[in-house]
Amino acid sequence: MTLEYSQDLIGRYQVEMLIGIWSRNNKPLAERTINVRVETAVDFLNWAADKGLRVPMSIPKIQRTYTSSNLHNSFGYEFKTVATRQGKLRESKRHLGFPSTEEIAAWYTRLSRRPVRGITEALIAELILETAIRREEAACWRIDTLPLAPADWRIVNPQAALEHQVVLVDLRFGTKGKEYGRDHDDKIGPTGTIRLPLLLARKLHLYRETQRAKSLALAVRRGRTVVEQKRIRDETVHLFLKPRTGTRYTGDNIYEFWRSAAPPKGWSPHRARDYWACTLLWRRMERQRELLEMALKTKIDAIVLQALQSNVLSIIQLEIQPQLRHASQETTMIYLQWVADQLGINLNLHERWIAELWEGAEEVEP
DNA sequence: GGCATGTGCGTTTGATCATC
DNA sequence: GATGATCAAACGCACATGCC
Repeated sequence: MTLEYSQDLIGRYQVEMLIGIWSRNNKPLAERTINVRVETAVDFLNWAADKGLRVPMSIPKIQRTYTSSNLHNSFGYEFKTVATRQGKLRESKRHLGFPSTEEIAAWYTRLSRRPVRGITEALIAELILETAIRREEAACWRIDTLPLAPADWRIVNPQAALEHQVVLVDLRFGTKGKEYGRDHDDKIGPTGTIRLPLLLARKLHLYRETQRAKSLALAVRRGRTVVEQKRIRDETVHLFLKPRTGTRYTGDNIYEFWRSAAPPKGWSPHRARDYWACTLLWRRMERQRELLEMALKTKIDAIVLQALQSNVLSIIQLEIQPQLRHASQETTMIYLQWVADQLGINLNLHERWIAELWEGAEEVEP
C-alpha cells in the first residue's frame, strides 16, 4: 500500500488530529501543530521518493486570497493571492487578554513577601515587567550587563526628571535568534539594545552590592580550598543568584517562582512582555482615546479610524518593536488587535471595516 | 520544593519570490 | 533596490507529570 496525500494525509491523519485521536488528552490539536505535522510527513514521504523507496507524491496546490497590510496606499491594506498546499488549515490568530492591574499587584506582593527568596525574585519579576525582556534573557543577565560603575551607564536623557531617565543596556546572552557560541552555559545570541529605567538600574546596582554578595558568599564557602573558592567566585558571572544556594537562576527557575506565587490565570513571564507593550500603548493612546470617544458619540468615520490606526502603528514601530527586538510584523500586530478589542472598534485588520471601506470605494467609483 | 522530561504550541530567522 | 509577503527550520516558552 502506498500513502496518498489527499486520502491518507489529509483525509485520515489530519482528520484524526482534528478529532483528538493523536493528542495526549484526546483534545483536538491546534491548527499550527497539525500543519507542522502534516508538513513533516510530506517531507518524509518526499525523502522516501527521492531514495526510490516509493513513487513520488503529488501535493495539490490551490490559490488563496488574503488581505495584507500595506501602509503605502490609502486603504492601508491590499488583496494578495498565493499558492498554498491544498488542505492546509488556517491558523487562528492570538487574542490577548490580561489579568487586572490589582491582580498583578497582589501577585507581585505575594512574590516579594516570601522569606529569603522574595527580594531577589521580586527584582527579577520587576526587571521583566519594566523592560519586557524574555525569561531566558533575565536568567542570563550578567553581573556586568549593567556596567559595574554607574558613571559608565549610558543615560539617554540625563536632562529629564529622574523617574523618566533611561539607561541603554546591551543584551547578547540568551537572546533569541542565531547562535554565535556558548559562554558559561548560555547561548550567545544576536546583540540587542534595550532601555532600562534609571530607578530600576539603581535597584539592580544595590542588589549587586548587597543581596547578591551575600548569596555568592554562600556558594564560595562550599569551596574547600582557597583556589576552589576563587574559582567559584570567578565562574559566577550571572547577576541573579539563589539566596539559599548562591547558584544562578535558570529560565525554568524563573518560570517556577513566577507560577508558585498563585499567579492570576494565564499570567506568565512571557505574557508580561505583551503586558508591557499593551500598557505602554494604552498610556500613549490616552489623548487619541478621548478624540475617538467624541467621534463615537456622533458617527464613526473612516478618517478617524485611519488616524487612530496610524498612531497605534507608529507607537508600535518606534517604541515597542525596538524594545522587544526583532519581533516580526505579524507578532506585533496582535497589539493593534488588542487596542481594537479594548476600544470595541474594528481597525484595519477587521474584515467589517475593510468591507465597509470597500463598499464605500465602490459607491464613489461605480 | 526542586529538578528532569515530554508534549504542545509560539516566536524568530533566513531563504525565496513578487511587486513597486 | 526596497519592501513585504510566504514557508521551513530552529528553538524558546507554558504546562503537566513524575521522581526524589
